[in-house]
Amino acid sequence: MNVTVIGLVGLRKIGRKTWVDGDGMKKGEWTAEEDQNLVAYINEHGVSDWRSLPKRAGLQRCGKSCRLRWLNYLRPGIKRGQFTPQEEEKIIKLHAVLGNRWAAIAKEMDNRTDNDIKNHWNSCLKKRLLRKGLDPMTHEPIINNLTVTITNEECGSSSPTTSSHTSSPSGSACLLNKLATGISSRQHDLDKIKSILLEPRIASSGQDEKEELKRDHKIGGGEEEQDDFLIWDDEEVRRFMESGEMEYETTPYVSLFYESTHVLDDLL
DNA sequence: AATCATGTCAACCGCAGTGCG
DNA sequence: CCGCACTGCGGTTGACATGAT
Repeated sequence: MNVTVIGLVGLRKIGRKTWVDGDGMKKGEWTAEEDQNLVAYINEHGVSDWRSLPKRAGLQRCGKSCRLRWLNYLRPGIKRGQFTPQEEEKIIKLHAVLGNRWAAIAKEMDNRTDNDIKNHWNSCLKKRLLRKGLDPMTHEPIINNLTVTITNEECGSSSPTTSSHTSSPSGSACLLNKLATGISSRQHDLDKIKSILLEPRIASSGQDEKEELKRDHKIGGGEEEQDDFLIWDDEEVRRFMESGEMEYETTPYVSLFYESTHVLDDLL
């Protein structure tokens, strides 16, 4: 917090949560009397020129503070208190389309302030989405295994292998195998993932959303089925890098990864 | 009963957009 | 075109409340 301390006066606490800054402006919690003054002034003169308003209204506050107090608290018709499930659902849907544009979301809601919606999102709805395995920003399922730190030790021992090769794969092979594992562990079809890669911020429809939630609940439940896929060793990776060709039918997930790299190349 | 963790809420700050001279 | 003032927005903070251990 930016508070200028001037001599002995400096940061003078008024009450528990109110203080005066270096410019002599009161900060922090508003008193009932201040609220009354502000409301009375605005009711009589309307809202104009927030900068000079505090002086005219007899308030020891900055214009910004008055504006915020009016818009978020004193303005008539503001709906306060608990959000209904319907409101929460609407916020989530609007957020999927608008992102963190709280003012825009607030305009679509029934007399809720942007601050109120933002607070509720950050304290409650965001965590709810995370618990469901959804990225709060994209509203898409989080594919955890795609965010991996590869080490050779990690690679050499942990992965169950269907390959007949005995040597440990290198980092490159490891990376491909990890990515393939990550993709295969989710039960998305190819088109779905392609659409995410191509249009990552497009909101899903209500029905899709429900399907996603159902599916994620199932996956999050621990009964995750692992599709079979081939573990690649260095030799296979080398052949792949040289040829640039895929055997699509036998390694669909790695093929998907391969296609994805082209999509990303295009995007970059 | 005490302590810690988490949630809620109001208010602040910094920055970007806009209008005007 | 530039600089300034003002407004609005989004991110963050911090006090308090509540629940869990």
